[in-house]
Amino acid sequence: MKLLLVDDDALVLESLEILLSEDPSIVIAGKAEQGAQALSFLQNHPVDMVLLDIQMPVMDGIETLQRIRAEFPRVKILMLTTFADYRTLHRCLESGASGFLLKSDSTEKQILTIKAVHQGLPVISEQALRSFSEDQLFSDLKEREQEVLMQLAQGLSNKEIAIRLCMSEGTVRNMISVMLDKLDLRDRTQLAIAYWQRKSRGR
Amino acid sequence: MKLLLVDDDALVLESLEILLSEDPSIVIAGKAEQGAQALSFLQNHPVDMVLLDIQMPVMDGIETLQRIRAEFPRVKILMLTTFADYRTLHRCLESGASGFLLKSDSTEKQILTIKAVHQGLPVISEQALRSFSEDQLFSDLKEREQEVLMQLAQGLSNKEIAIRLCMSEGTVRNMISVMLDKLDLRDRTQLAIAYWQRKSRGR
DNA sequence: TCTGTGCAGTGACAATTGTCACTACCTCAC
DNA sequence: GTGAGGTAGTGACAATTGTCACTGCACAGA
Repeated sequence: MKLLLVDDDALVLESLEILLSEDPSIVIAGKAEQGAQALSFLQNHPVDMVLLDIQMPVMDGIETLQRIRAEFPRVKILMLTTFADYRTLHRCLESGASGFLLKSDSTEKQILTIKAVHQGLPVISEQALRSFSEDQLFSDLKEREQEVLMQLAQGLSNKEIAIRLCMSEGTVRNMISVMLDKLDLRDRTQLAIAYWQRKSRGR
Repeated sequence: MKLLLVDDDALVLESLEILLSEDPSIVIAGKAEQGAQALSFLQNHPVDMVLLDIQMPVMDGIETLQRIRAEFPRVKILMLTTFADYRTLHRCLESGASGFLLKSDSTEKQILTIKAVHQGLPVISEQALRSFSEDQLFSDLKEREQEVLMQLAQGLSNKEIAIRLCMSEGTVRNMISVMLDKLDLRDRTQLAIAYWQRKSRGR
């Protein structure tokens, strides 16, 4: 099965190539750092599936997705992302994506997903599915929790947040714990990442 | 001293207002969530200084900065940011910003900065100054370190990173420690934030 | 060969973080 | 008034994280 990898980050491309080449049935036919590059590659090479990063400068993942779908309707497209939010997920499916690959999934899971999609199954990992409702959840956070989140996303420690918002450190910890639970994340770093990813798209 | 706060995040606006109103000499004359709003506010109200978030949708901080400078050259403008990178810093100074306020600075320091700028001193906090060279530093990271950074920025734990990159957990810890030192950050969360902020601008 | 330098690793440690059970207080509805 | 539900807090705990000193190894240059 021939794959084309598209991600603006060369390091991601490399590490994906290494990880995926563990499986003998997967062949990395090519790599591209931009949507335009991906399109021109497809014009000259046969490819079964494209792994397409959603967040790219110039032509973003969704636009690239639409163009590929228009020109090469046979090629299956797996969107590559870290945390998918509802809107993005929705737009990708609408535009004809065959599934989602989370960068934080294990290699085995990623390979499984690729194979399943190759066989025609549309695959959205549980995590991605869960994050379907993440958007509501983000706004589901209480106001006080959002304030904590904001400070956390500036890189402050629990103690610093507590001082800033005039509450005890224990409460800050509890609140973060609650948020992690609501958003199905594991630690403050993932929370900060989710916050900035959300912000960098727009809303 | 009359201030206008501009940030697309209403929560940031509120908390800034609360924190800054600690000081009796500071009066929050108004708040705006968009550059355009800020401009129209300035047309109708006298203001000494504008605190302007760099990252905003629609009209970004730098464009807003330029327009305000053009129309209201007397008004001092303090750019509001989390981590400034070299390019942004440079563009802001070039466009006539009077200084930088880091969201992660303590309230006392923020107030001090505001007062200093009001008195005509251009102020760039040490942290911002240090990050002047941060850009080179980011690329100064060894390749192996960048790989670790990438995984960290996906929200993986040390153990998971170790497994992915085939190295010991201790080494991952050491490498992160070295990166934190190089970039003058404190913990993995700040590192992840820096990564995504960099990414969300473009390069 | 010896030396120095850089990289990967180990083990110990202290601090921070995340979880959990349980308390105290407030307020709204009944 | 009483109880239910929400919010803030405490204390204990286990796990994770960050730091540091030190080892082992490879490799380049004198």
